[in-house]
Amino acid sequence: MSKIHLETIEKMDIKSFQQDLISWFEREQRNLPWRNERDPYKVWVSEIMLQQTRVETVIPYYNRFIEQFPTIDALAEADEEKVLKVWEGLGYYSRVRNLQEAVREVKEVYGGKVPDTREEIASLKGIGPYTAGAILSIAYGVPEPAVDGNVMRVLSRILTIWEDIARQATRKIFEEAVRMLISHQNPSYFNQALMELGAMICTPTSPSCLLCPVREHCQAFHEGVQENLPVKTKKKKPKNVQLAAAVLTDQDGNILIHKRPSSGLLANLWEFPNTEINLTIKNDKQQLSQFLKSEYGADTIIREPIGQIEHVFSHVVWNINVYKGTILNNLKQNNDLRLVSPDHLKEFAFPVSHQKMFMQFLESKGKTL
DNA sequence: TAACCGTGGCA
DNA sequence: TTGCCAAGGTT
Repeated sequence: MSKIHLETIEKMDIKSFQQDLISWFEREQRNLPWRNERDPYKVWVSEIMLQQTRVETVIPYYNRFIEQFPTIDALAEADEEKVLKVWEGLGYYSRVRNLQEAVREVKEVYGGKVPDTREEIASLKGIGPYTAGAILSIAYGVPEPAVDGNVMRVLSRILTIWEDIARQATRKIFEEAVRMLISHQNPSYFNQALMELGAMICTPTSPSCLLCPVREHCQAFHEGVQENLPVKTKKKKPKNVQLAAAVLTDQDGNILIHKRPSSGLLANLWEFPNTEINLTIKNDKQQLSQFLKSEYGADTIIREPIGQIEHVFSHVVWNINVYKGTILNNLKQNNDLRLVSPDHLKEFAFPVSHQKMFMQFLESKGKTL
């Protein structure tokens, strides 16, 4: 870490800072489901769910997930299909596929006990530097840094660190700072308190400095520059992709669904058949019909459009034209291609955009009846 | 290093 | 409406 930050820390009363921070956390912390016990598995599940995801969003997912898979054994033995179904709508689906793979490794390699060293725990799928530190400190009381976006924002202000927190390498600077600041008496509360402070007081815009328990220790507050920190470069716009999709029924009223590949966007989720549209040709129905024939061997009639859907991801935006249609021939089903009754669809995990497609399909049926 | 990987809420 | 975000990890 640079000399400037070191000098700022050396001027701090670290014991006083720890006490002000931790006593505030003991007083003001939110009562969250995963704070009721220190089961390393439950801490683990909560930390994976909370990656890039708001607390209020996670709470119901966490409760359902622990109810369905209360132990490492339960998750290790579950079908991936059922695991994805519980995760449906939470996003970043590789998180839960990695979690299940890692839980199986804990069973086989570590006798079912979550390891308690950074090296071992960080070697598990889906556990990076932040999550390793979070599990170690919260579940095992090990004084390891757990540097997330909150911690970088809070400490960038307290220590006036002007490094770009969008850069991956910057995290190491904050980890060094935490190693110098962390309470060895209560590493769990120290780390959680930094994050809680970031979530409740030291917010990205308009931080509530007058309510802050550690404002006396905050260099940015003293200089009046808290609104200028942290430094974070902008990310670029996602690109647009035009798709055409179809909710297709056969003569028995069954609906055609397809399982996405096991890597990449929305891996292993189910979808209604769809293809990217070449805008220079701009005949949706014809391109869709040709795709269905070549990809699935399906002879189809694409009928009227039933809606349009925009699906915004981090790096791409799907603009989907949705049609209804009919399958004319007998299709050979396999692991990735299934004809299922409408009532059966709820057992498959779909991305949000495809859930909306089925809603549009039901609405279009209501109109024609 | 930067791109990839979801979703919903909010200013 | 648009951009930005929210307890990151993998490639």
